Amino acid sequence: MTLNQGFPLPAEPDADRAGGKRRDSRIQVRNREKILDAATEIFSMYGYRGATLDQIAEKAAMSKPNLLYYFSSKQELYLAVLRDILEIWLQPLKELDERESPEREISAYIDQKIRFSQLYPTASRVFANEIVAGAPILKPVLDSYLRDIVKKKARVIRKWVKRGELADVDPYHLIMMIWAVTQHYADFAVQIDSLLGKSLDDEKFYNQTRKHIKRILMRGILK
Amino acid sequence: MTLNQGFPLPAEPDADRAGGKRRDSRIQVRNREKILDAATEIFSMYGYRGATLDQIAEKAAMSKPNLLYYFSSKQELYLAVLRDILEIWLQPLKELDERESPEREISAYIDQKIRFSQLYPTASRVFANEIVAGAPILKPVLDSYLRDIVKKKARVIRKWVKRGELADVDPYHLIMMIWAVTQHYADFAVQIDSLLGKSLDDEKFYNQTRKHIKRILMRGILK
DNA sequence: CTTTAATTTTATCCTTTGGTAAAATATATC
DNA sequence: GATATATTTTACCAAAGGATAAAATTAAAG
Repeated sequence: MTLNQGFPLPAEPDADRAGGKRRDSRIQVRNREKILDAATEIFSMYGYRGATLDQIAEKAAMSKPNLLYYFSSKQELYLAVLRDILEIWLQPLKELDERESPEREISAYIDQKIRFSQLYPTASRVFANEIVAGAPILKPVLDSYLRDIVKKKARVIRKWVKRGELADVDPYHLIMMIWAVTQHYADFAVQIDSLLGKSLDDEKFYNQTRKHIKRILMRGILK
Repeated sequence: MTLNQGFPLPAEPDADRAGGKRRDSRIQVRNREKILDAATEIFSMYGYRGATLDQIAEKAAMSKPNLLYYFSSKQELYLAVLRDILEIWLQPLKELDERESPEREISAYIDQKIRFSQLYPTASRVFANEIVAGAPILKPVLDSYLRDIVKKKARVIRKWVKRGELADVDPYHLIMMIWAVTQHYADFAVQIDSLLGKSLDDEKFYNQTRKHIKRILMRGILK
C-alpha cells in the first residue's frame, strides 16, 4: 500500500536506501505501515498542525520515540502519508481515454472516484484537509503535475464535445463537478451519516449513490 | 454580522448580558468583530486544534490576553465563529418553497449557495474543516436541527417529483450534490486557482461557474 | 476634573508537544 | 551462544500554547 514512485514530493531521506544498511525487514515494513495508517487517521481528523505525534503513536500502539525511529519528524511522516494518497487519488484520471466513448469513459471515471471514497475515506479527508488549509505542502504539485494531467484530460473532453458526443460543457468545470460530488461522500461522511444514517460502507447505499450521481451527471452532459 | 439567534449551540456565557453591566460599547463591538474575522481566517486554515490564539491575536492586531478579555477561551471563540457561519449557511435551504416550480426554486437555491461560496469562502472552509474533522462540535446540530430542515425540504422535492415536474431523483442525494458542487468552489479554492488561475472573486468566472453548474444539474433533474 | 468602570499590557504559570540522548532489549548472523 | 545490529524504552529538554493575575492605562459619567 505504500507505493510512492517518482512524485514531485521530496523523497524521505531514509526511504529505500540502497547503500549500506539493509532495510525492509519484516518488522520495518509492518511498523511503517502501522504508523502510516495511524497517521492517516489522525491527520484526517486534525490536519497537519492539529495532529500530534502522541496521538499517532498511541493509535499505532507504540511509543513516540519509537515512532520517530521510523519517521524522523512529523513533517516527514506527513509527506509520506500525502505521497501515498496522491498516488491513488490521481490514478483514475490518467486513464481517461479519448478513443473510447465519453459515456463509457466518464461513467468509469465516476465509478473509480466513488470507489476511492468508499475504500479510502480517511485518505480522502487528509487530502481535503490539506487543500482546504491552502495546500501548504501540495501547492507545488497542484501547480505542476496535477495541472498538466488535468489540462491533458480537458483536451480529451473537449474533443468529445467537438465530435458531438457530449453536450457543450466546460471540461474543467465538469472535472471539478465530478471531484466535488464523489469526494463529498468521503469528506463529509459525518454529515451524510447524520442526515441519512448511511455510509458508503453499506453496499446498498454505495450502489444507490453511485447510480444516482451517474444518472444526474450523465443526463446533464450527454447529448 | 454577528447574528446568532436561537441556535442549538450553547450561548456564550457573557454574550448579550441583560443584567448589570453595560455591553456593546462601540469599542466592544468593533473588537469582537475584528477577532471573529481573524479567528475565521485562522480556523479556516488550521482547524480548531491547529489554530493558535497567538496567530488569531496577531491577525486581529491585539495581544493574546486582550483577545481573551473578549472571548474567555479558545473554545468559546470557536463556538462563536461556528454559530455565525451556521446561520448564513442554513438560510438558503429554508427558503425552498414547494408552491413555486422546482425549476425556479432549485435554480435559486444553487444561486444562493454559490453566492455564499463567493462571499464567505473562509467561513465555508471553517465549516468544511469542522465536518471533515468529524463534526466534534456540530454533530448535535447536524443530528437534530439540520436533519429536520433537510427532511422537510426532501419532502418538498419529493412532491415535485410526484407532480411530474422533476425527474425521479432522490431528494437527499440531490441536496448533497448541490452542496458538494457549490461548496467545492470555496473549500477547494486553492486547487481551482492552481488549475484555472481563477477564483469566484472574478465576476466573470463566478457567472460562468454558476451557469455551468446550473446547466448540468438542471438538465440532469428536469423532466 | 474626579471618580469609576472598561480596556490593555506585562509578567507569569502549567501543560502539551516535537524532538533527542542514551541505555536497555531483542533479533539476526556467524 | 557470542557478537553485531536493529529496535524499543526511559528520561529528558526547549519551545509553544492556553490561560490567569494584577498592574497600568484609557474612556465615560457626574
